[in-house]
Amino acid sequence: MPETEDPSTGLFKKYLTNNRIFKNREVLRHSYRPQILPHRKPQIEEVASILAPSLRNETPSNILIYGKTGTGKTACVRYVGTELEKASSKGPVCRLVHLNCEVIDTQYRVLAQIAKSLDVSEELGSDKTRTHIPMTGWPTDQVYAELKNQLEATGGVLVIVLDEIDKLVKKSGDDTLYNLTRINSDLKNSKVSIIGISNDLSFKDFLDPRVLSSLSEEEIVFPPYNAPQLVDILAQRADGAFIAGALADGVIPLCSALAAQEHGDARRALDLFRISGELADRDESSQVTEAHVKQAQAKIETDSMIECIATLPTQSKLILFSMLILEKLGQNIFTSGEVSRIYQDIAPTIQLDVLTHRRITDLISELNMLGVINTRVVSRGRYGRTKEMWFDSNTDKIREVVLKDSRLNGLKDLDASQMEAKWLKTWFR
DNA sequence: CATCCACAGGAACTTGGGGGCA
DNA sequence: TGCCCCCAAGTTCCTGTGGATG
Repeated sequence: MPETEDPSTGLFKKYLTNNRIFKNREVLRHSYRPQILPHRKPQIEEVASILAPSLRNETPSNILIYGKTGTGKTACVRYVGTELEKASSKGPVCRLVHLNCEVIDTQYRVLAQIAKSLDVSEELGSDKTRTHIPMTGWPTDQVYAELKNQLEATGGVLVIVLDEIDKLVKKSGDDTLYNLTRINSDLKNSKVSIIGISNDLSFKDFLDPRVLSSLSEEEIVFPPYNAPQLVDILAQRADGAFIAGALADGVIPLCSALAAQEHGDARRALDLFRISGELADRDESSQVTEAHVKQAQAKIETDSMIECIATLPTQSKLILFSMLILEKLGQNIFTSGEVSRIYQDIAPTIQLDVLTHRRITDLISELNMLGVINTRVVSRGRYGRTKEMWFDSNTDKIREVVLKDSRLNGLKDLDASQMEAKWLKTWFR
């Protein structure tokens, strides 16, 4: 992304001067927060009205927020949060911590992170006596106690936003939530309220009923955007992002329609929009056209797939490679047993630890969740119950990316006839 | 209709690497 | 240094199961 290079080099000059598409590309990033969030007024008002008591130093109800990805949940909560902090600057202290539970996914880390954010915001007061909670090392209950101390010391109301709360529950159970919902009864001087954000309705099933009832005192649902609403969202940003006249007529509706098909994901719509623009820019065309949008759609799909595979652990890549071998041998659908056998055959040849079948099944499920492969459990009667899996995307591309891993280098020149000689006997049916 | 295959996938445990504290 | 924690990745052991087949 050549945006900050020295213009005197000349190499990048044309990117700077021939700027006939973008005015400001940042506007199209999903990290960009617009002043207005179209079609989300009711939700914003609702969140605001629930949080309002905190300005009178009362404990607001806990909130659970649902909605698919890209429906504006995080953006709305962040918006209300900043407004709230602004409004509280005169009255009692009232703050908001935002945690993404996909990254911060254990009880320890959640507690430590909350404490840390309190700490940082207190730095201006320059009291050096405060103890720092280390990233790891302490017993969890000590962190919990320290968090309580800090809360008591700062006072006021703290709103804890747990984004992607379902991830937290799935990975480390509901202990964290249980403790957090109970923390108020241990506090005298301060109050805590929790906002949980989830895109998975079913995570409630994993919760203790007591935790659930306390957590979901209020529930707000963010419906997916439909195509016309997405049009509004894109149109709103188009002004800031693109130079006038750089957009062909059909571009915004097409981006919206494509994203609306994918469960009304505004993030997806913006990506499409931005990448279409980038493609047009690179083409040196003077306008973004519908053709660019279609290209962008394809690019997003392969790019995210490649990115996803490239960042996989080596073991997972080797499992993928085993499937690729089966595919080269003419099979379109593989069972976990077949994949396992091939895997356990090649793993030693490239000095990799050989994982057990149990572990392989887990990695296979992971690959399925990432969308790299498809799986389904089938029963073949007398011939047992197994998991079938298959590719539905470009296997050459996958092969190429997998082989980029330096530790799989030795597999590069494994050709089809070798494979056949080696594994045909394994592959009987 | 019971059997039995070839696994799925849960639970508990181990290993090794992050760290704190006295 | 020794003993305590936390955590991810992996292993061991295990129970469960859909449906073709004898």
